[in-house]
Amino acid sequence: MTSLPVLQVRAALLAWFDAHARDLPWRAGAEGRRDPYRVWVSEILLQQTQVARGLTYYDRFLAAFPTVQALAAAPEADVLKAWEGCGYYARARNLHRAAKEVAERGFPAAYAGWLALPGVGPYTAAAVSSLTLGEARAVNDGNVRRVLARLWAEKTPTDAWVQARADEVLDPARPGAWNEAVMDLGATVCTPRAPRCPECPLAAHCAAFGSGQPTAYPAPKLRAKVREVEGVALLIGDARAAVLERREGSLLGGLMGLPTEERREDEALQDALSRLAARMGAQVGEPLGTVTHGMTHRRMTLHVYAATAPHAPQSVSVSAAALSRLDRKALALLEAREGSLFAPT
DNA sequence: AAGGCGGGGTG
DNA sequence: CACCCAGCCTT
Repeated sequence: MTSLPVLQVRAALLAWFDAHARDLPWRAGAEGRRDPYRVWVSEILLQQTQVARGLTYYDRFLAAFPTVQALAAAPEADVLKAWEGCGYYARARNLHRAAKEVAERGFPAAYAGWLALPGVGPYTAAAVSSLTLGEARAVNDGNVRRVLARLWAEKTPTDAWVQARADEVLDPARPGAWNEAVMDLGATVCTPRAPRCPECPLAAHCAAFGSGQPTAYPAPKLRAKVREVEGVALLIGDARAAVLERREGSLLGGLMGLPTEERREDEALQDALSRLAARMGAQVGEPLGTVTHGMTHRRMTLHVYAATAPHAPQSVSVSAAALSRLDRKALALLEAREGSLFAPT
């Protein structure tokens, strides 16, 4: 199976990379000796997040927390505020926790030390140790999976299969550059739907290209069904200052949001609203509208009501809090109404 | 091994 | 719309 001419493949891809590498802000510094804090932050930010989007958060995050000591010393709410809108908020909380460990003990000196940090898995440990320590560790991400699946024309690559192939082709002389090269190729040439095979430095060696059906590799992953979720929320206050509660648990955990109750199975929406009003000691006012929000694995519909609550907790600044997109949409309902008071129709 | 976890880009 | 994105953690 490994009749692949590894030495030729390495030379071809690294030559292409030396000419076409993306210019990215976390790539400053000598090859294999990049700044560990910057590389680490970028890798966490880019987990399941496209580079173009990660770029919009990276500069802001580094400006807010220029060093690992600054990050470690910051309140978690500030870290989440910097992460607002980026999704997968456990990344920010784990990064913050890990920063406290690193500020105390220093940066890990090898792959295993990185892997032990919260939020750092096999991919991130391989990326950071190869890029900052020159360690020969092959990354396995979505780009690598697709590039290698096509190179070998493997339709259903398992994680172990990808890692084994990645370990074989990794250039031990330039592990950091090799890892970046495969990911750049996957992101800019060997793309999922419309690969630019004529521009690919590996086309001559690529079994999927030889088959004439490069996009058939790898086969699409099976995906979980989207769950429909419906709930009610109260807006106690206005669009600038409102009663917010901290979300606990894995879904949006750590963010703030409007007081919300999910409608239970076989429950009427009114009953969910009553539960919520009772919990907040609130009197429900007029309905403000309904917002919907998609989140990959669920589709949420939120019915928002104005409410008053004499003994409710202090309202807080809405702009200073870290909120999910769903809560931003809910608050926008009231902003639209307030605006309409001054905007004759 | 499988499912949960955000939000947006692409064809 | 389907499918994917510099994955990780929990069960």
